Amino acid sequence: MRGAIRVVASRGGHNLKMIDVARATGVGKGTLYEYFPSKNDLIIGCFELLISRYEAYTRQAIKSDLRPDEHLRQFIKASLDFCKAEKELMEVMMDFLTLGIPRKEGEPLLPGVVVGYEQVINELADVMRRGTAEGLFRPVDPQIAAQSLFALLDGLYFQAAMGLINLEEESLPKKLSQIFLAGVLK
Amino acid sequence: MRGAIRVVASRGGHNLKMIDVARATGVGKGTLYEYFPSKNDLIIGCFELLISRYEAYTRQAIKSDLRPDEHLRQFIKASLDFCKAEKELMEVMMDFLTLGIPRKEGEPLLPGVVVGYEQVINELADVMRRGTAEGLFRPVDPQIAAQSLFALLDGLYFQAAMGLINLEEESLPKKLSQIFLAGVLK
Amino acid sequence: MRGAIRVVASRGGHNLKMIDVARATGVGKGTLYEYFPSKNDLIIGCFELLISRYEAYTRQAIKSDLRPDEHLRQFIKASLDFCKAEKELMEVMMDFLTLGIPRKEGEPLLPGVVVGYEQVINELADVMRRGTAEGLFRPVDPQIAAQSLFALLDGLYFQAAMGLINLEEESLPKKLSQIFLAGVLK
Amino acid sequence: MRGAIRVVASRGGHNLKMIDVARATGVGKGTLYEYFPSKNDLIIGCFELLISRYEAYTRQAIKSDLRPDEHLRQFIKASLDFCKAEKELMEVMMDFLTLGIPRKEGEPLLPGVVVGYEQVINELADVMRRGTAEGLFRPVDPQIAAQSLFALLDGLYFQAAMGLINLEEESLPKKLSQIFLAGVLK
DNA sequence: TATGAATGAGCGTTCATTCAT
DNA sequence: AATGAATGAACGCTCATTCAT
Repeated sequence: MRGAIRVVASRGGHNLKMIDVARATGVGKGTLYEYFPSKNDLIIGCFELLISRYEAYTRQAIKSDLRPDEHLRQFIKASLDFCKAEKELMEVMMDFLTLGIPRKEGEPLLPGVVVGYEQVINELADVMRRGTAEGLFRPVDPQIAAQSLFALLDGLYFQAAMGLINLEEESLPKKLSQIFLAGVLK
Repeated sequence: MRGAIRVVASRGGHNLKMIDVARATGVGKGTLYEYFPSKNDLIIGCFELLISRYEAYTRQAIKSDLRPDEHLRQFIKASLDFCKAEKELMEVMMDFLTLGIPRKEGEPLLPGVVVGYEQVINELADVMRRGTAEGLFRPVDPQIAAQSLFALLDGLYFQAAMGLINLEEESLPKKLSQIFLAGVLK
Repeated sequence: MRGAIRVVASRGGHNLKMIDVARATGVGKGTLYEYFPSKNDLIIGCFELLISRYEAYTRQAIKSDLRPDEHLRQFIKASLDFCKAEKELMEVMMDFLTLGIPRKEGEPLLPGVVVGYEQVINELADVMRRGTAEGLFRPVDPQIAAQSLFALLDGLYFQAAMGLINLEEESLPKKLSQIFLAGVLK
Repeated sequence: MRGAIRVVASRGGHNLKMIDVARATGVGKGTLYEYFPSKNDLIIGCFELLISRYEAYTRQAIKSDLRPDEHLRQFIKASLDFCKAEKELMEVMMDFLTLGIPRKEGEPLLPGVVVGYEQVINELADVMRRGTAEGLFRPVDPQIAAQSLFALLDGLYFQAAMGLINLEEESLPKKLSQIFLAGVLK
């Protein structure tokens, strides 16, 4: 899977050829099929690896029972840290996400994407709800706020993939937390 | 191109087949090649159509010389309105964006994506700078703030593509403006 | 299909490669797929060609309302004549027949084989019944007799495919008719 | 080889895969290659098993120095009995036979088929010759008669493979003997 | 100008065979 | 001796592209 991800990273998710994955992994083409019954399954495997690492990383990084605002700060920081820690994985995130979009015709290649998104967003929405309940947050729509935060990070991953921003910049977590928590207005 | 976009919308960017485009457009396969020398050129054409519409729409929708905060509000509203106006186009946005990611090997299929992003972000950064200069905004990093806003909208487009959010919801522009401008904290 | 049959004749039913068929037919590999959605369909098409020719030939060759014994003689003669007329087709008969055998697992590749056999045998059984009813034949089991006659011819086709007998020998129809009608005993 | 034959019986001669044979036999894939240098050799081995059993069975079942007509009756009976005794083997007979057909290009996979047929037919032809010499048989062509008898049985094996006839039916040997020896005509 | 039949390079996948254990 | 993970040649099939009409 590491080999596959390396290929996706260097050539893009379209253009993923089994022979390239085999070469990148240093095994024969047939050997891939010992571990993944098909190309789709390989892609799904890669994506699941990505997801599970992300979840493990953020779960471990965020202490439980934090004050909601601190939870959001740590979530932002953990997400950005994950990009540093798993740079190679993140480079291909966008490629996989596109494969998860449901289409009018045919099943999405990666149904797990939607499910994964829903989970993360739901957890964030709970934090938002706690924040407003505790009187700590303004009365924002918790669902929209949660989706906005995750969207913001997602959009930045994409900009990073395009080379428009450096997610490893030290000051970034703080700046983003400020913008999202306090807004830009005085 | 409308035909091509219809096909991408219904089957996904990978899976775009010339024969499907031809059928969706109601012309012969050979005829496509009269207008686009190759499949890549067709894709590029589609993307440029998307970009030019978006730019035309937002430019026309945002009055000039607005107060910075109002500019941001109108930008958010215009972007979301564009999704309503050109629903079909937006459904395929993510498919095209992924093709614009630069890779370690080979040119990106759609070099225009990066350029387009830079333009929009630069314009937003100018607005941010004006906002802070006028003492209207808190002293946020204007570049990061601009990128964040665009990232937020981008991420929401993606969530919309996955069916996780309805961009046509009436109250959405106002809620997003509030979150981005005033933050979630009290 | 003529090309496919030529290839089967020269290399055997196993060993049928699409590329060989394409070359034998003088067209490109892709062109075959314009006319047959898959290799299986090509094989089915060949077999149906074979069957329809055989049926057309024997039907046309056998006058209706013949005396049962004369009917059998003409059936034997027509079957053997068909081998002369469609030598190329007959060379591959056995290859196709094997594909029609039902297996414990999976559908037979050529379900039509069984159906075709049943039809021919049923018609012959009717002739046998008429023969015994008219007191012309000994009281043989009409079903078994019909199956025997067709089996005899089938077995000879196979021996011909192996080069053990020449089905074009002038005297063969008469000799076979004698053996089947009068037996070998005095 | 029993394992291989079981696989051929259940899936057909095409579709014979070494892995399936290994699993059916309960040994490893590599172990097969300890006993058969290649798949072809395995197939040849199976066929030779089939042939030797058949020869042993018929030879043992037919008493020597029988009257020619009685010899034929016993040959027919022995052949049909063999089908009962070695049902599994007979189910795959047709699959192997097809592999013995000589082709315009390349050697037949099972050259032994032709040789085996010639042997059996020659023995039967001798019987026929004796029958006519002794004035017991009508003056039939002994070669053709021998080939016809074996063809008849062969054709019936095939019909049995297709499920069109039950070779185990008690009365079958007698009915076939009658038809072949006395013909269908009164 | 418009077409779609024809093409063949290229890909995903299979499976006979090998060989280190 | 027995194994099965690894291999890659080879095949079925796809689809971007061409070109005669």
